[in-house]
Amino acid sequence: MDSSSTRRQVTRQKLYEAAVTLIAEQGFSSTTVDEIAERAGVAKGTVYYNFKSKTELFEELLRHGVGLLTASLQAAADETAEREGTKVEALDAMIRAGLGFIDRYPAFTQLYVAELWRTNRAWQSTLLVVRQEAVAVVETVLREGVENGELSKEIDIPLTAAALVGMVLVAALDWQAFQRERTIDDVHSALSLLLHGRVSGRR
Amino acid sequence: MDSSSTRRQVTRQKLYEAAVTLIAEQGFSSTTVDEIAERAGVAKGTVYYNFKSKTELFEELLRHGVGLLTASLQAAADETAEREGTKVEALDAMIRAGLGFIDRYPAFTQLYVAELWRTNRAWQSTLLVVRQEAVAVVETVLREGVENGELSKEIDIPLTAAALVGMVLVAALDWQAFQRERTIDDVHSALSLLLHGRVSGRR
DNA sequence: CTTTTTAAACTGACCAGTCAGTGCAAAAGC
DNA sequence: GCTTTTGCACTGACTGGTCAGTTTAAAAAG
Repeated sequence: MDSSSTRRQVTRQKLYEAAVTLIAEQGFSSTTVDEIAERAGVAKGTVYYNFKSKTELFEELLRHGVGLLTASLQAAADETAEREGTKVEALDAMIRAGLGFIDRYPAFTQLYVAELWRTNRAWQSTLLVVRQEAVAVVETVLREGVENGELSKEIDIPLTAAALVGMVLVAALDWQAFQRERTIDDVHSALSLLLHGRVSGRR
Repeated sequence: MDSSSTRRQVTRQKLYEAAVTLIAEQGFSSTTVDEIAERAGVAKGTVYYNFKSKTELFEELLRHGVGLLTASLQAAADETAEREGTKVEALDAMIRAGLGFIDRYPAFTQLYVAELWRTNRAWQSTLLVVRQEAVAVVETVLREGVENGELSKEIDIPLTAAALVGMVLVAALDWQAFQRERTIDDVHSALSLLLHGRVSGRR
């Protein structure tokens, strides 16, 4: 998901990649450190040389991944703004960016959704922070849209942002898990239709 | 979530209730059978007297819970049909029913979402079946809406159904986890607005 | 010569699943 | 009536395996 050049960075990256797929498939607790090390092709001791604990490895993985998502949403919003597109176009571009992210890192998304709403877990506070960063990008676009009159004043910004993010996340995971034959464009247009409110009747 | 009268039914019910909250908080693997037994107020042996294994207890819990959700969605659709409401009204009623369910059984919802998209897990096939039952209820309403011209022919029924279910699930979990101060009506109207396509401009 | 990685053995806590046995109510036997 | 038997529901100590994390001495890497 990234690359740097020191030896240590390379090892950490290999560990992230190994951990993300294993944990997405099996969950955190049933993934063993031995498995992660083996899949990454390093010795177990190396895991503990690079991370304080299994939990810390996982927390850094979360930060790393959500950072990438946030950056890609932000980039989509910025590009739209640059070429002076509307806010609805920006939302549309963000939906596409979100889908692209999930397509590239399905395992990470899976694991994120599985952990997000759990309470009482060691990494809850980490998650809360990174989630807010991602949702905030959407909230900002919604807010700007309401301000310039493009979006309805009726909308509840935090709730709508959460619903939109959720819609994309869930539709994409469903696509990956149960409807593999559809293309990313199928999914994008289904969601876009919902966003533009063209589900009911009018065409 | 249900009640019957034989001693055994009562015990199983207690085990379901204990398991659902513990697993929602901690995940399946890090919840121990000892914990479940203790919270239910029975001995560990009783768990194994009533269920073949920890996994089987969990699978029956999933079936049980999704059964309740499906029934409640179906009831909402039926009621709307009885008083000859539109399909959009039916979807609206189903959103409300879904929110009501999540409000009543937040732990179950949490656990369902966390497990749904994992692959390679023992209970995958069980989940696939119960998920399909729930989504099918929404698909039917969408299909009928398209047939009677009330909904756009453009919509992709399976994708839209999945997106709608996801939107409700995620918005509701977010509400429970991060925006407790909102009422169920706030959430309902935010989602309803999206459904009716009144997010962009026109009011 | 300092940092990072390796390989392998080890420890101790923890946990799923087992099993011999208990309590109890309703039938069977007398 | 009363006592013996049967079978269901439950109990909790115990076992065998698993796994996070440690330790160590030595080898790569830079």
